[in-house]
Amino acid sequence: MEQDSPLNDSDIQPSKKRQNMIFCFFLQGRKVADKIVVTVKLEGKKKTENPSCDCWSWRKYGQKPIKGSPYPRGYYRCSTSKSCSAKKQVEICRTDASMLIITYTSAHNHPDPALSKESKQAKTKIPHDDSNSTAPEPDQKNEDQKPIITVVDDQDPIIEENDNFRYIQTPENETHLTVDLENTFFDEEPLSYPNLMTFSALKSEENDFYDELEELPMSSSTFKSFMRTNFFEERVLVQPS
DNA sequence: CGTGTTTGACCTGCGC
DNA sequence: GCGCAGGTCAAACACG
Repeated sequence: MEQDSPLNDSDIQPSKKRQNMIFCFFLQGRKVADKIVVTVKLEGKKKTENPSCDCWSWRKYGQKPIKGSPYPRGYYRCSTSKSCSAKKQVEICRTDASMLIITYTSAHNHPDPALSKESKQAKTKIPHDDSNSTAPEPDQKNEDQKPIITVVDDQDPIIEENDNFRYIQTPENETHLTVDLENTFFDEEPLSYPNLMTFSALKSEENDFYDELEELPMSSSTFKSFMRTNFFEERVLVQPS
């Protein structure tokens, strides 16, 4: 059956770097939610890239047409490890074909294969728990693109961000992330979202967040600063209307 | 041959 | 209980 699936990996693939950075941004910073919904805005040529391409390998195990949507939903599970329960669902937004909705459920229960590979190659580059570790240089070119994040109180429907981000966590412990891949300000070698997802799932402690952040090969001091000062204040995240 | 995709069948939860 | 919709299984197939 030739279903005109819009979900071919070869058809849609925005910046992998940005994607990973975005993912790690949320997953590292917040206690991993039961379910993480990432809404990716795809425009123009970006549709030729794959938004779901991360360091993990995913195996498609099903596809179903969704009622009310002209697009089918693809079901993927992690194929890196047989015992890994990580899954994701990928679908095109029914109201806006330029929006891709990726829903992650369950965390990986094994190390990120790409990261472990990298760690072998650059073992000395990422010293662990070393206060003297040479911090990667700030990305000056992004300095003026520092995001403005405003976390509103729980009376308002959403969390404000900048033009390219929206982050919402629902009382049902779902995390919603909207990303405009045309304009995201990240443009550096990413941390690995998958690795962080695994890591976060294991630790699951927000208190450890900043400590871990220091250990990571973050290449943007701006980014770190921003996260410390703006994003993770002790406020209640709110549900969208 | 190993890995990933396709796709019809099957299972499950939920509303009526 | 029944029907529907969403989620998963697994055999067949494609590909490198």
